Amino acid sequence: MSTMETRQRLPAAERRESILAAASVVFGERGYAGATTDQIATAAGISQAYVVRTFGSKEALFVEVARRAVDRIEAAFWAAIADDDGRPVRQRLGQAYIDLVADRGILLSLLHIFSLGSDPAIGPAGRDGFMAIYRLVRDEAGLSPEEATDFLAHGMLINTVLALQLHGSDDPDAVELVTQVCGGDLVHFRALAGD
Amino acid sequence: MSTMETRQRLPAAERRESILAAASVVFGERGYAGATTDQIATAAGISQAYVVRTFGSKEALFVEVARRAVDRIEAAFWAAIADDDGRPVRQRLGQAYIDLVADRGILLSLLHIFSLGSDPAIGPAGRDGFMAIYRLVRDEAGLSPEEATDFLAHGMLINTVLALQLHGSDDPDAVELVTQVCGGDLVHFRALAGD
DNA sequence: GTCTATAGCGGGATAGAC
DNA sequence: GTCTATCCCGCTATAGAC
Repeated sequence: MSTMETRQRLPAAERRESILAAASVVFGERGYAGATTDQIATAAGISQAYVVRTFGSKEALFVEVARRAVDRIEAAFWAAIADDDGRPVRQRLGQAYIDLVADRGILLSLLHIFSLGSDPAIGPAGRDGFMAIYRLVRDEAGLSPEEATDFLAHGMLINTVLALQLHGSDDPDAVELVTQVCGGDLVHFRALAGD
Repeated sequence: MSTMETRQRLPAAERRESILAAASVVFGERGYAGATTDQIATAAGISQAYVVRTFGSKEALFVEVARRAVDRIEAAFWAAIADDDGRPVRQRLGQAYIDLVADRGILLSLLHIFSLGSDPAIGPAGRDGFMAIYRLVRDEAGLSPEEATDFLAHGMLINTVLALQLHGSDDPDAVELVTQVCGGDLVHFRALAGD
């Protein structure tokens, strides 16, 4: 008997997507350097060589994962701006952000991009993405520079709290902090974060 | 002629310190997985084998570096609270934080700790350290829960901006953002960050 | 489109001399 | 206390079959 079950033959575009989804999770869990193309391949259910062949290199794959994470933030913010349900823009943006980074793959991809600011390939991409989002909330959502900065700051605290998994702590101070961070909607927050 | 100059023979304690200092920089730049013991050795001016021998393993060395980074924040905040120079506590704390994370090793050690929140060994340590700092600024510095949260949020944005090296960008929007983040004292900020 | 096999390099850790 | 040499593993990337 063959050691490998029969694999599904997929169109290139779909295969790319499935690899990107797996890579987002694995890069999120282990970081860029810590992740291996073999782990990503296993998560995607294909061979290691095929992962590399599809994207050319591990670095190119990471850059693509990072680019998509930023794209999803931009798209979510555009939607939040357009979808005026009566709440202030800032609240809509905050909600959209929390919904997005509740996906641990996206959340941790972002943190790894930040920490790779010195990398010649990844650094510039990270800076461009971050500034694009700053401009988005300032110019398109119409926040003042001060408000935009404040909004980003709270977003970065959300990242930290979620990454540290403080939302799963029973420490009363942690509960207080998490409640502050997510604007009181703790139940919603915990549900999204997968507890 | 020998290819290696004569090395200084140091007491074990001093050598440990010099390795820890070098490791903080290198782990900061490349992350835990991305850093090599050889890079750390070169930065410390000793051989790769000696780095490993001194700490037993690369992982043990990283844990020690991370532990020290958290300790330094707590110490700096205690000092900022005690040293009342007339400015509001929050401003003293903010200044102390910027001074500290201008050291890229400390800054990135923190980011790596955050992103390792799921790690069974490092996760709990990270949560404890973060909550200890929340309590410190709330109970000892006397900030309200809201103020404390806001303070931490801006700290996390400082982390991000510094990690991404936005303070080195000529993009006018980046300059605007950095100026917001560091309260207008751009020159000081750039100097600290090593530009 | 997808695999197996393997080349080739780089890294952590160990042994042992000085 | 510190080095050199080296083992051995794991990883990325390539070659080539199906």
